[in-house]
Amino acid sequence: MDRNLTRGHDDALVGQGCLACGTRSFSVCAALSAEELELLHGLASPVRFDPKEPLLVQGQSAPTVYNITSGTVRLYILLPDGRRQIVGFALPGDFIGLSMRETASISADALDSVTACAFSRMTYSALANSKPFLLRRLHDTANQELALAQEQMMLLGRRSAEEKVVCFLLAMQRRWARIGLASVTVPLPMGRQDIADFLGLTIETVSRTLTRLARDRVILIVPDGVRLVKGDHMAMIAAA
Amino acid sequence: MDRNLTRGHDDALVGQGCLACGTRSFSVCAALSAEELELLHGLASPVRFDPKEPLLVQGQSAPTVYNITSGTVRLYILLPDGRRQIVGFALPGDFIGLSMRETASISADALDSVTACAFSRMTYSALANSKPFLLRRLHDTANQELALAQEQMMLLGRRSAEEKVVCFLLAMQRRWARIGLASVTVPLPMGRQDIADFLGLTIETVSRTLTRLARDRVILIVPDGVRLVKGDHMAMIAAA
DNA sequence: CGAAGAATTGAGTCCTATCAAATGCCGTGG
DNA sequence: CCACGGCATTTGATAGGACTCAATTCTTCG
Repeated sequence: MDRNLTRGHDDALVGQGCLACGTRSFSVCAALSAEELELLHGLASPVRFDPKEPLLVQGQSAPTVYNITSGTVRLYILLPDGRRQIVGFALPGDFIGLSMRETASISADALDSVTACAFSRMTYSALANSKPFLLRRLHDTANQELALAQEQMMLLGRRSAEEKVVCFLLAMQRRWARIGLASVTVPLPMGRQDIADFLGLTIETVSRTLTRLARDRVILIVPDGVRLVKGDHMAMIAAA
Repeated sequence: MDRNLTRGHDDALVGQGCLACGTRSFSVCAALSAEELELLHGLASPVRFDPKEPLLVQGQSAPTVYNITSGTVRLYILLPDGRRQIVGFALPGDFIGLSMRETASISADALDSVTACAFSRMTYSALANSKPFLLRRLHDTANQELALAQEQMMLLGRRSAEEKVVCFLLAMQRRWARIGLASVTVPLPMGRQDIADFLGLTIETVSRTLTRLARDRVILIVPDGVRLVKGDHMAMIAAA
């Protein structure tokens, strides 16, 4: 039942100090000094989620904030009739639940085996209040996410299926690169249906588009990912 | 050239103190005390924009932050080939440019005659740093906007044309209500093309959908707005 | 009153969704 | 080791909703 230990973050890190955390360099925690990290470590509890296990449930209270240390999480909104829109994927270094108030506005669950640092929201916001520059950094992160969401709105509202898929693959490549996994081979821990629900398409259209790109030698489909063969050509399509 | 003084915010307020500002009660400024408002007033310059005049240009530096006091602003992203996605409309009380860093990630221009309070970003962020609870409130606002953006992603990716239009009308009603204009008659200061670019539709589809709703006596189309005749029926469609 | 822009309406097409079936992929158990 | 079952993905055929192109009507304003 542990087949999902896919990519290269060492689970053994969980439980060790924040200082040793592999995601520190690119997470919010990068803003903290060594002694502050010690303090933070005292507030954090390492947790683990199995595939499909929920971290957040839309409409329910969200007293905990998570900093993902390994694995991938999908964030989504559900409509009463079952339609789903994935609003983002959280990778190692990303925070989850920061933007929630009384109740969560979105749901989140683990795509594969996920490890994270859990903070009680109360202690966390107390920390933020006592360290203005941390709040500042949190605010900047939120604004960055907002810009990202707006870019996604453009993608959802105005781009064709092929553009959507190409943009998605390039964006995933960039994100993996940011956390030290730069490569033409892009891991895709999520299933086709997840990609479809993220891009506002059906699973069939995603599948067809990917196979067409593969047939045209733009990408190469590999187990749990794709290889970007003509990255520059894809960039052309994305820029369009 | 001043035909666009549409709705009821008194332009004479511009230039008076922040204390007298009609938007104070529902804007970020509500977090400030009387003396802090005095301080704020010293930093603010009243400005006015004519229809189509830009407040922000995607890719250019954005050294100024605006707090809209009257009128409506559209926020949008442009693709090189001309496709446009409107990511939001700013109403009185809303801030613009807060989330920008070195260069603006979106463009913004006035839909009608717009008045606003302008702050230099530098002095504004200095103020925010010295008043943690203001930064806090700014952060909360940003998170609220993020939740709104995610809701919009659901709308763009997973809803039908009719649902999009109905949701849009209900959302506009709510927003006008929040700033003291509660009514079944919803003002629509933006054109059909703007609505289309906001909902990820074409102008023809928006027009057809509106006329169909009007034919079915769900709404009544009036100059510069619509009257929501069957609000509860619309709520059903939106909830779905 | 007439021109220009905005909005509506109409006809036809295309892209993507839908429905349905086949194929591939693993993990299980014989 | 291989057959089996369940699930994810791919592939095919068809339909439909929204788009495109084009023309008309409605507004607004000089």
